Amino acid sequence: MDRNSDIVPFHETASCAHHAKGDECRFCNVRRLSICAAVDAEELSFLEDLSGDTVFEEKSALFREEDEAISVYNVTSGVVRLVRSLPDGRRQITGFAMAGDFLGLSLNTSWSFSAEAVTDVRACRFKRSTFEDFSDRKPHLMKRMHEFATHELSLAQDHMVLLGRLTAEEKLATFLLELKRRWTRVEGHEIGLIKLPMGRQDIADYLGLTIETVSRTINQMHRDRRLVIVPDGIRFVDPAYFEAHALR
Amino acid sequence: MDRNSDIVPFHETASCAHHAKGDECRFCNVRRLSICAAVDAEELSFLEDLSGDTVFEEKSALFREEDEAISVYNVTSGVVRLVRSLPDGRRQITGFAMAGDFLGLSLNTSWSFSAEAVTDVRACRFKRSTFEDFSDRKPHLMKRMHEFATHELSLAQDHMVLLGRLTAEEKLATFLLELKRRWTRVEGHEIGLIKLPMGRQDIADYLGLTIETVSRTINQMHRDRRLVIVPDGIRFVDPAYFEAHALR
DNA sequence: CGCCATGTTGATTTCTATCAAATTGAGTGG
DNA sequence: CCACTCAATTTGATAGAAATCAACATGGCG
Repeated sequence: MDRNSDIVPFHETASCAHHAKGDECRFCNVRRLSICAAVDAEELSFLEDLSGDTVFEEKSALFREEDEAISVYNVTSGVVRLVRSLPDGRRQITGFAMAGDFLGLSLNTSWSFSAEAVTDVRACRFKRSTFEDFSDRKPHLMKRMHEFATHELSLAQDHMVLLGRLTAEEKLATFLLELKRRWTRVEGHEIGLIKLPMGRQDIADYLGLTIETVSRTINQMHRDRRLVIVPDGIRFVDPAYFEAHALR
Repeated sequence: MDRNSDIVPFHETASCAHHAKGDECRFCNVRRLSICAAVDAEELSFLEDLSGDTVFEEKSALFREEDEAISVYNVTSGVVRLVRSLPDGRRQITGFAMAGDFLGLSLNTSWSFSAEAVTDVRACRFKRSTFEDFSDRKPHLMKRMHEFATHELSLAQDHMVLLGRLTAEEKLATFLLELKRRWTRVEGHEIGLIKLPMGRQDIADYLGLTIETVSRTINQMHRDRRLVIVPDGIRFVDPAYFEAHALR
């Protein structure tokens, strides 16, 4: 499978290593979660030829706001933060992309946000224009993308409620519960440990808070015996508390 | 055109009067702005048969969060607020729909927000399931809907930045400038008066503020000679101020 | 072992929310 | 036409949640 992985254009080596072309789709661990679930066996082999597995190391950027969108990506492992920045340095993280999430749904030639690897990330890459041509010829794939887009839109609306109307405590409760649900979905079964690969600053920028408020609120929850803090994450002690304080 | 407008099922008379079926699309004043711009002449006559013009009076609901989505709508005039509510009464307005905007992009059978007429509203109504069948058979219409959805998504991300990271002053400056742009688009030419059909409470719920803060901030801008307050709206006195303080 | 990034904790400030009255103004009926 | 009403808005005083400013602790890693 790695027959090409040692022949990589120089400019990609730093943060992004090219892996083997194709023949992976049929074994893809995130197909059930991703856009590709809409694609049948015959189309899949065609998609394989279009795709290339890529790796981004922690803290590297998949792309930046100002970049032209040459490629689109299907995340297969790891966590990516989606960031909008203001000229004075203020940041808003609009979401975290995980296994199964697609970056480039709009098929626009320009990104309107940056994507940065929170952990080491693997993603299936397609040339944007080629993928667009393919989806133009496959109405059910376009429909699946549209379903993904409108689902994202619904999540975005949830997040507007959170940002505009919830307290710091409610924001954290909602965030942790949502993260638990997403890990459960990715893992395919209930999980006990809620991994928190993103730092406090990322959580703050996602919730519209400061790092200090995030830290204080989580530690208050700990003192109140709502959760325990473990290496790399947290564990719910009082799940009902989170259900009661979270948005939906 | 109003051949049916006096024969209306009782339950619709209160807030929503049924108007004539079809034969309006070709003269539609918002076609250039709407989904329907993707539809050719032949398809248009078919769409006409599917559509019905509806009227909603000020303060009435087009639909509520908990309703099943029987219909989808293309707004042709007036302003609609899109609302998410929390059990305790807190509200977040996620957007305002105006001429050319489509409600029901997701084609889901359930709404995830309420739509309420801020002014008297006219909208072109389609049966959801019929519209879905139609769009399933018209890939370029589906693509247009997808473009609308991803554009909305981008606006939603803008709004997250506003809610999470802007000050009250910046929120208002952004809102007023954005409103100016939208009226300009709807009217088809530059406008001087920025109409504010929505009340202070709606503005507050859109910007994640209280009514008092909205009032104080606008009046401060007035005292600072940034704008003048006129009946039904405002007028910029210092446009550069708004450009400088608004998000993008 | 010590360095530096990351996270925690404490003191204080500030912005916006909240609470509480006025004021305005559109609509109504005498 | 004018007084009256009620909702919407403005204005003022105060409170409070989160931000800011400032150390200090932790812990992974060369």
